[in-house]
Amino acid sequence: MATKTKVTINDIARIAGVSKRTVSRVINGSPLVGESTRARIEQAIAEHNFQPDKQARGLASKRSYLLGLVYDNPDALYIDQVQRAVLDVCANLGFELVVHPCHWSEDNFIDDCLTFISRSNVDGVLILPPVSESKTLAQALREAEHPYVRIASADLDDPQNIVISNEREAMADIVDHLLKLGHRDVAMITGPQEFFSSRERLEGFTESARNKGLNIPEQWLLEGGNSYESGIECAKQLLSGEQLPSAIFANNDEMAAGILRVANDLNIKIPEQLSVVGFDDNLFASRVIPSLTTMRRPVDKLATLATQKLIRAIQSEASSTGIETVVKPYLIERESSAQCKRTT
Amino acid sequence: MATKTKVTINDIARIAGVSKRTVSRVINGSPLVGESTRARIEQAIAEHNFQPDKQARGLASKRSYLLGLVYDNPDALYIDQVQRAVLDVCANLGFELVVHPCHWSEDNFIDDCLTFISRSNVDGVLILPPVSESKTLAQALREAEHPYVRIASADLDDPQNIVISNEREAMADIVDHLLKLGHRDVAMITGPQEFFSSRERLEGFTESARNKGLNIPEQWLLEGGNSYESGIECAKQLLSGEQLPSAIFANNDEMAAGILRVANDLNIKIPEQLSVVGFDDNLFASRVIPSLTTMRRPVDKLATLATQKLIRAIQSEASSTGIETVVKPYLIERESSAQCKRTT
DNA sequence: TTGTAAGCGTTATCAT
DNA sequence: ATGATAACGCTTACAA
Repeated sequence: MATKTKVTINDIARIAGVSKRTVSRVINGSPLVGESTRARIEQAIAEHNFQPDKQARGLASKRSYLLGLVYDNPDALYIDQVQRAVLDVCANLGFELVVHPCHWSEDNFIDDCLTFISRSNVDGVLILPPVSESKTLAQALREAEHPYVRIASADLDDPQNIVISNEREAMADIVDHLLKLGHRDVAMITGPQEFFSSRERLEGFTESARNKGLNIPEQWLLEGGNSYESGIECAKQLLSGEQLPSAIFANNDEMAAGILRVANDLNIKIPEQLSVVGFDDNLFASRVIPSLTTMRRPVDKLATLATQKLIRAIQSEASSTGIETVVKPYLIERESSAQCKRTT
Repeated sequence: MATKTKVTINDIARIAGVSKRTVSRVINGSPLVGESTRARIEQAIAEHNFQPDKQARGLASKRSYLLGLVYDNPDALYIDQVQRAVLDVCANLGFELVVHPCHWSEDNFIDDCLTFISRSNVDGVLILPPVSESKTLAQALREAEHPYVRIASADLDDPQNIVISNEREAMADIVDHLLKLGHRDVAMITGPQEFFSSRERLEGFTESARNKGLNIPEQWLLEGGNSYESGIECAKQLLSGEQLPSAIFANNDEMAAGILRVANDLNIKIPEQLSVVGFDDNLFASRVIPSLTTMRRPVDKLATLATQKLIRAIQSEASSTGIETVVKPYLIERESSAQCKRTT
């Protein structure tokens, strides 16, 4: 099956009785090749299972056919989903994926990323949230003329450099869901306000609520750290006061899981006494007891679009017009939210 | 800060007033360089922030400084943990990581992996379970002379090609734990018996139990598919019979979570009426209610060791002797297991 | 200890 | 439409 000695462009040229340059033309789909010549070359390529060497190609053409994936996300499930979607696109277009987790809070973070890019020679990078929110990084990449695409939750860049999940709208959907269930005493555990996306969700949520006549009191807006532990902290505060909310929306499923834990310990029944809504549709959102009503971001779609955009940019074909930029999350209703039983 | 035009080995040579060859020697740590010459060159390198081009280096030396990570594991958390550990080692040694999820059940799987390796030009591959159990793949890699290291749960290969988590011993520990708690009616939900590791765990468990005078009846040994859903299936069977076990060990945390769900629906209290033990220490093992007693594999350690072995093999320095091969999982006791209240 | 020159497998320039 | 020939940035015989 597998040919033993590596077959090169020279072999193909010799076999097809043409020059190396012509074979190169065929490989790269140049139109300047005669019909029969092309056929002969293509056959030789197929017959000998020839695959152009990426290193050599890269050296000569200044292109590595490597894409970088830059992230600093504690959510492994999210990363994995993205990776698979990206690789799907890559596989078809002959690219490989090099991963680079980083620490966006450390101050050498920009340099770290730039070093990664130059060391690994990636042709472009995909940037996941929350790193994708870094204005500084985007700027640095632009200056260094490294192609990049950010996956983010708000309109932070030119369309060719970003794909967005519209979380404002998503927040409105959650508010609607809660109102429809009759909840009037609603609390929210927000994400760290240093993140743009967290602010976006907080504003989106409160604003939508206000527009619909639902006011959320100050003490029911708590800032969590997006971790399970911080979810527990905040839930304890919310559930130990005089006045209990009848529903809590958490900025992510991790924290929502924390609420479940506290409610359990406090013997508060979910969803009978308290509705909980999360965000992400983490793998365990469906496994937790009770299972979690949550917002699902169409992660694979975002990743797919982003990759397509990036590769187009790299190949600088007719710029990435035609590739969507915005996708919308949607609500998954499960056990943790139900009709409000409270009679005010 | 960042130099604009790319600085090459020629620039450094010119600046240091030596030949390119000598610079190359310094880059590659050859001892055959004069003290002062080396100093001069090193300074030039540092001053101009020179980094040898990986592509060119690869082309000339037949080495890409790329490592491949091959896996087909539904457990994203595991993958992520491995990736981070691997990258830690890579970063220090100047390698990058290219990821390749695959489908080990499809029959072109071997070819798919070989194609990946030749297309991406990786210098070697790390293989995660369950793919790491494939004898065929290992053989193919050996024949093609591709360096590889497998991460597995049993002694399937030469020490330089594998790192192992000793699961036989781990099983014994679980049996001890259960016996210590007074359980005599113990059931197990095994993994798919097509996997070596599943068989290993099944045998390890039953054998250790038998040795300690605990017999596990046939009908309490159920084969699951390692998924949450299959955990539910099996748990339903186990918990709807006449005779109920007082403890269930599941081959992984996913399935253990399934048991929790079924027990909840059947109003069986955990751990009062039923103890549950999982395997993996998945992220949500600690988040689920009740939290899960489980076996933790020292994933990062395994990954670190594997990467070190692989890179040594690639650089064919004094073969990987001195790098450990076996590490041991350890039990994490949480809420889901407790003293058996049953009076036989 | 250092240098010269010949590749590595492609793409790019410029002819023809 | 096709082909010499020179890059690309580095390593490696082979000299000196």
